[in-house]
Amino acid sequence: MKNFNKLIFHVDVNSAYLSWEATYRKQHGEKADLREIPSVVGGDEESRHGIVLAKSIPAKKYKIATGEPLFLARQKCPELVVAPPRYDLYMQCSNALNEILQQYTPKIQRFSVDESFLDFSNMQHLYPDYMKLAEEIKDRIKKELGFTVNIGISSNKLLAKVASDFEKPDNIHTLFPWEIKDKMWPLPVEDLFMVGRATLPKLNKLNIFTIGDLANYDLEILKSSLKSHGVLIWNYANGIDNSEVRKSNNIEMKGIGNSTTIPFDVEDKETAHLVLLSLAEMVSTRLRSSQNCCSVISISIRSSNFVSLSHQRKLYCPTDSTKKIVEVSNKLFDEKWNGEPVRHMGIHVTQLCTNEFYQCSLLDNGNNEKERALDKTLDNIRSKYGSGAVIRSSFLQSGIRSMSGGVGEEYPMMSSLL
DNA sequence: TCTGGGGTCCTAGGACCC
DNA sequence: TCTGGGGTCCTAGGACCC
Repeated sequence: MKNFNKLIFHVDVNSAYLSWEATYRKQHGEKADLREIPSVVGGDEESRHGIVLAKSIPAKKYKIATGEPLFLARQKCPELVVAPPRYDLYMQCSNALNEILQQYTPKIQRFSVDESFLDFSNMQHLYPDYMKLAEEIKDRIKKELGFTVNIGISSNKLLAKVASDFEKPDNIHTLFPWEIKDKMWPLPVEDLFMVGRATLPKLNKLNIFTIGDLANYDLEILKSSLKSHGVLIWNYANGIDNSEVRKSNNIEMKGIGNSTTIPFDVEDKETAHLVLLSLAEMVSTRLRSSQNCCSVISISIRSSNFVSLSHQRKLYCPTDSTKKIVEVSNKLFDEKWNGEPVRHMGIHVTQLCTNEFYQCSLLDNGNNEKERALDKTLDNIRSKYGSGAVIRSSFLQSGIRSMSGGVGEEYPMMSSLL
């Protein structure tokens, strides 16, 4: 018997958004199964959100890719079925999945809405046969929730994640260190976690095409051309990853942001400010509900010809006030905007600190108490009666939503950090 | 009929200080 | 008549993830 002291599962829902929609439709009496026909979940083209968010396996056979424009997908497959996204449904499914997983170990990291790491290290006494355990989990999810998952098994998170990506759907794969050479090294290098669009051509230039090529490449050369990222992916290619399964609620937020593609190009400052107001309402509400203040406010702008820029400012005094965030955002926009039509805008707040010991700034004229009371009152009304219960009159007839960004309920932590 | 939205981390240059 | 160098903070942009 090999050494199974470290044992990590990676549970990955197959085509999550699409599976969840398909499951919902079946449970509500629909005959056809979206998973068995070319279909995608996609945004609304009318409001310029028209990209593929998830695809069925039959759609994949038409070379339809996640992130590509819907009109392109339809060109590849004219009979493509497109379902709109429903984030509240996804959150329900994700929570239901999590409830099942939690019955097997408390050491769970929800890596995204549809992926979790489970740590079964040193639990042989409870689960002597990891394969049986994985089968039980997988089959219970299918039976009780109606959708399928892949489970990847290994001795660290990276390898477990790579393993769960092997043949889909409804499968269990192992990728232990002694299997790396056979199972992982022949794969194209872009299949490796953290090798993305920009890194791939750089690696190809170095004559690296498979994960094995990368694993056996001279680390010093890699370091000099890709810096720390080169070291990271070299380690990954060799199956080296010492990251812990971190309990998700122990991970502190580094920043909060919302952004939106506006249904039309914005060409005047007043409209731009209105969009910023609607974003600031969302960001500041989330900031307060996380019981934080922020010290840095930044805005981002994407022009109609897809040029992006950002501008940020550090505050003298941390804030969670809607009014303050709006004021600073507007100023940042005015300082940076060159008059080009604007397609997309965002507000992000960072350098968070607890709002527990909130200190009024001496420079702020003492309006703070009133503002905080107003913000709090609006938060309460909106959480009770919905975000549209109280809106600013400036949004009426504007064609701009009173609160922009957000996907309904809060999603679990997502990160490119294992 | 064009290209979403939520995150985290890294790098590089300039300002500023000693 | 000189023009080093280390450290930190701030800012903008880019890389990656789902």
